[in-house]
Formats: sequence, C-alpha cells, structure tokens
Amino acid sequence: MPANAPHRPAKAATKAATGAQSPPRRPRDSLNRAVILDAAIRIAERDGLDGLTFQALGKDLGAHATAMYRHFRDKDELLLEMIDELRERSYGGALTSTGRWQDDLRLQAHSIREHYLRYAAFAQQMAPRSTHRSMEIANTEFALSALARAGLDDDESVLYLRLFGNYIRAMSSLEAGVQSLDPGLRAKDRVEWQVAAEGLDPATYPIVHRLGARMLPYDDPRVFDLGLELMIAEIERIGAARR
Amino acid sequence: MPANAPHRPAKAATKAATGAQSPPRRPRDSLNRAVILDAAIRIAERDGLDGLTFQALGKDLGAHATAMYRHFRDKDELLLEMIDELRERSYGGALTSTGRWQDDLRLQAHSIREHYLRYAAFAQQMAPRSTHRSMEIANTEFALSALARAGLDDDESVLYLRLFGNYIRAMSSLEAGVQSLDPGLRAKDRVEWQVAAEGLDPATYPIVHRLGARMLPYDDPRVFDLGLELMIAEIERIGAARR
DNA sequence: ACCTGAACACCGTTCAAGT
DNA sequence: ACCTGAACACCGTTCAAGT
Repeated sequence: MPANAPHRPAKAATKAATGAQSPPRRPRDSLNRAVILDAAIRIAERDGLDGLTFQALGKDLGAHATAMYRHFRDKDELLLEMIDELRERSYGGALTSTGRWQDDLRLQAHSIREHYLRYAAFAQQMAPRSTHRSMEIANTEFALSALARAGLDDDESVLYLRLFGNYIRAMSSLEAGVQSLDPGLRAKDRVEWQVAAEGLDPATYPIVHRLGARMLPYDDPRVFDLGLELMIAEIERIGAARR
Repeated sequence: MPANAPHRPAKAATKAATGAQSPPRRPRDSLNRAVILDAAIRIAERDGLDGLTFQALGKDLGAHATAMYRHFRDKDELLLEMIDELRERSYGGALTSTGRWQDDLRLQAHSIREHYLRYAAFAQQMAPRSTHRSMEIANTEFALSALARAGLDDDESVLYLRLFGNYIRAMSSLEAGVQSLDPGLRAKDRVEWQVAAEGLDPATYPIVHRLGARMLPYDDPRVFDLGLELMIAEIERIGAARR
C-alpha cells in the first residue's frame, strides 16, 4: 500500500478496501464563528501560530478544512478576530481605578504586558494594529483619565498617551519576540556574548571586553519597569509645574 | 494544451514539442553566498518578504530553486545573513563620536531607527535577534562608552544599555510594523477614531469623546524623540549625582 | 563538486457537487 | 444554506541523477 503517495488519486478505493468511511458529516449550523474561534485559539496555544492551519482546524472540529470559508473571509480575518477575542478574555471587564493615577498607569502597563507575554505568538501581530472595539476605547479612556488627573492639558495628554501606549506595546512585543525564539538559540545567545567579549581585542573594545560577561538578556524584566517609572516621573513633573 | 495542469507530468514532452529547451546551465561556481544574498535583498526590497521565495530567487539568478541549498542550510539561515548584510550596508563603518555623549546616543538612536524604517519588512525579525557580529559589538561599545562618559558605573551602564537599546529597537520595530500595514487600512484607522469618538456616550467616555478627533497616529514621529530625551535626561541626572 | 529534476509533504483558496 | 471533495497554484525541503 503506497501510504505516502501524494494527492492520493485512489482515496475512495483505499477507503472502501480498508472499510474506513467518511467521518460523520457535521450537523448543519453546528459550525459558527464562536466555535471556530475557540478551536483556533486552542490550537494556537498548543502548537503556535505556525500550527494553526485550516487543516488543523478542520481536524480539531471534525469538519472539512474549507468549511471555515463560510464563516471567515480568509485567514487574516480569522486572526484579527482571535486577537480581539484574546483581548476580551485577558482583561475581560474594564480596569478599575486604584484611586492614584500613577498606580492606574502601572496597573494598565502590567496588565497589557502580561497579555502580550501570555500570547507571545500573537504579540507581533497585535502591537501595530488597533481594533477600535469597546475594549480599546475603554483602555484609552482609562489612560487619558489618569493623565488628566496627573495635571496634563489636552495637547500633552494625547502626546503622552501615545508615548505610554507605544512604549508598553513595543517593549512587550519585543520581550514576546525574544521568548518566542528557539530556547536553544536563546541559551546560546547568552554564552556567545561572554565568549565574544573574552576573545575581543581589549584595545578596540575595552568596555565590552570588561562588561561582556555581565550583559543583561534582552528580556530582563527590570528593563520594562525602569522605562515605565521614567515616564511616570516625567508626567508627574509636568503636572506639578502646571499647577 | 492543458496550460494549467498541476505537477505537469508531461513537461519534457511539451518542451520537445514547442522546441523550448532548458535554459543554459549556470556555470560552475558562479553561485555563491554573496551573489545569492544580493539577489535576495533585491527581491525582498521589490516584492516584500512574502515575495522572497527560493523559486523567485532561482528565477532571478537563472538557476534552479533548489541550488540555494548548497549555499544556505535553510531559509532561516538566509534570512539571518540578509539581516546582517543590510546592517552592514546601512551603517557601514562604525559610528564616529560627536564628542558629546548625549549627541552620541541621539546619533545612534536615529541611525538604528532609520535602518529599521528603511527595511520595514525585516524589522520584526531584526528586533529580538542578536547576531554577535562585529557590527553589533562595535555598536555596543559605542553606547557603553557614551554611558561611561555620562558618569554611570558598571551596573548602571549594563542596565541603561538594555533600556536604551530595547527602546530603540522596540519602538522602531513598532513604527515599521505600522508602516508595513496596508495603506488603505491605515487611512481607515485614523478616520475610525474620529467616528468612534463622535458616536460615543459622553457620559461613559468623556475624554475620548472630547479628544478622539485629536488622537495621534501610532507612528507620529515626535513620540520616538520624546522617550529618547527622557532617557538621556535621566542618564544625565544619575551621572551628575554620582560626581 | 555543483547544479538540475522530480518528488514529497505541506499550504491558502476557489468552486462545483452533494445533502 | 451549509458542508464536502477535488482541484489549483503555490510553498520549503530532500535526494537521486546529471555534468
């Protein structure tokens, strides 16, 4: 039996011979966007974004791969819906204010960062795309409210909203990117700095030669907070000067 | 003639019939990493990363698609080499110091950012990966030297090097990601904020309702410098306190 | 040793056919 | 109306065969 024959021209015959029959047809209307989205997220979490194919989706759902096209225009539409659904699941309800604008910004920054790291495979797709769904608008209102309470005027608010938002998404996306790399490759990375530093000419690269062994990994967790506190301190300064 | 038959089983026969013959065989050793890299970069700049396939490469070079496998282990190795080659082309020689550490950091930040925006399709691949090639080590020495002249000690230097480096790569990568999106989609984005803001309930979203029309795009160029200056000012403060 | 040709095991997507 | 089956036009990668 030519088990690996491509494009099996005699599939039906093989089936008849082995007694295998088509899996039961999926009952009508049992497939819908919610069910497909659910399976897609489950598959992506298990096998990564590369593992998410229409064939895998069909297998998981017991349906034909092309059945998805009745519910999503193409794969990109599926992906966008997944991003939105994940967002909904992660910070379901709106954030509740802590009472202090500084802590509100910290809370928001960390909740977004955790979301990106939890769904690291999606991070690079999420960061530059806005959905304008209610979740995003609620988040924007939350941040703008904190900036207003800090004492920023309208012009400053829209500017610092972008710095704050971009910083959080960009840095989280980078961390997620690092963590999505092959683990073996990342381990090699750290060692290589040490090796490279030791083998270096101390005359041309004196500081790298001296500090190479103490270099921090790209995703050192202290870095995110360091920049975050810098922004909060600056916002505090601007607000105080304005009063 | 079945022009669109897949996996053309009668290719040789067709060729003989039409009189077409195999293109001239590529002369021995005319293919090498440099030549392939050059073509790959040309193709990627013209057709984007999605257009860069071994088939396109073969066509461009007048060689068989699989000939590349003699020179690169797989596509990922080709991609890494491309990233490194582009880096080499962008900021060819090492940066030369301006004499002021603040301006050195600004120079480096902007040259890296321009590099990311110029090769926006690669940005998301470049950001989280380090190559440990000479270019990267020279850049690291340059930044560490600036931080040392600012007055930072070793611990502070390695920490702020990461913040500085991650900020630049992360923010540049985000901007590149935005600019890689479909242009039509980006235009829609800006309008949608305005529409969303106007249709909003002013009671639940008072600030977004008021400021929605003035929202800045994700890739507003002022944002990058705003954060950059924040970091430089902080480094200045730390250095001054230490003296 | 270097390049080609054919094959393998996939993809996303379209569309006529089944139910 | 919803789902299936077959096909189309691609991918990256392997490997035996040509030169």
